Amino acid sequence: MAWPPPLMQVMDDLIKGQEFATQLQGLLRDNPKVGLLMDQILQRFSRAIDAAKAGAGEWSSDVQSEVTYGGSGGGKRKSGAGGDSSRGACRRRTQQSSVVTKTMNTLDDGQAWRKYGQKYIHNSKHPRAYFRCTHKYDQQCAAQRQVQRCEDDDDDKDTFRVTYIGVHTCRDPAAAPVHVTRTAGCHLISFGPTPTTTTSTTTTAQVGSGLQSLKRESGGDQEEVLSSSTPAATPPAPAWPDLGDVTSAPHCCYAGVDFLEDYTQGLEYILPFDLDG
DNA sequence: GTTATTTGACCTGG
DNA sequence: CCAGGTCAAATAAC
Repeated sequence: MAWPPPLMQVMDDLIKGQEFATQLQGLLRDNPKVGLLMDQILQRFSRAIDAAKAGAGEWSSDVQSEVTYGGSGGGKRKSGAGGDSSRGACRRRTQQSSVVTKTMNTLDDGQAWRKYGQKYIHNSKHPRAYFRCTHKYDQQCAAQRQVQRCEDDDDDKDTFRVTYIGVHTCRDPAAAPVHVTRTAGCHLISFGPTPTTTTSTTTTAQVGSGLQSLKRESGGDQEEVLSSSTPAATPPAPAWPDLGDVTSAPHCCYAGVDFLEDYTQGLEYILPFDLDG
């Protein structure tokens, strides 16, 4: 895999951070609260590394060609109104964005998804549910995911094959306010609030009747550590912080900003390069 | 009233 | 033509 130099630095730091967090987890395992927090931190690192890897693949093949895909046209149409030329960009995914498949027993991945379709797939017992990022339109986030129950699971043990397509280029304003400050030669991006005060209110779309209730209890899946918080009333969405060129900066975009987002919950990360390019 | 989900139709690539 | 992916009207939930 061809790793762009900035990504090598990011990967190195991610892996180092994961190692340090693992060591810290060993030292603090007596405190269950801290243990839970460490689990979440480790899981975030794992996801960040996955996202960075996915971004690297995207980098080497087709950089950011997916971000502005779709958006208009298409859709349900009764006979007679068709034939517009704006349909030139096909709706079907063409495998140009990063695709990551995970097996999980929860669908709560901390991201805000909105279900837009469900389909029974040939030779599959269970339907496949299609989700897009809630911020697809307001923040042009191209992230999608597909969820399908594993063929061999039973009612007692829900496991799902989740395919993530593309990376999040959005920030959930309610979940992760972002502050960007400049230090000498680099930007300090901090995502807050801190885990001790935050109440994760990320709304995770639930798959409806077709997939039945998707369990959120009992962690232990391969990728997820569940948030212990229970979503209450939708929090007032604060004004979206002016991110400046952070989300559009090429250095951030090569892997989307999914791996940066995984530094939420109080983690801070100093980018070793200038976002202004 | 607003937002999210459901679901059948529509569309495209193979 | 078929299977998979997406849209958007209808409906449900809040």
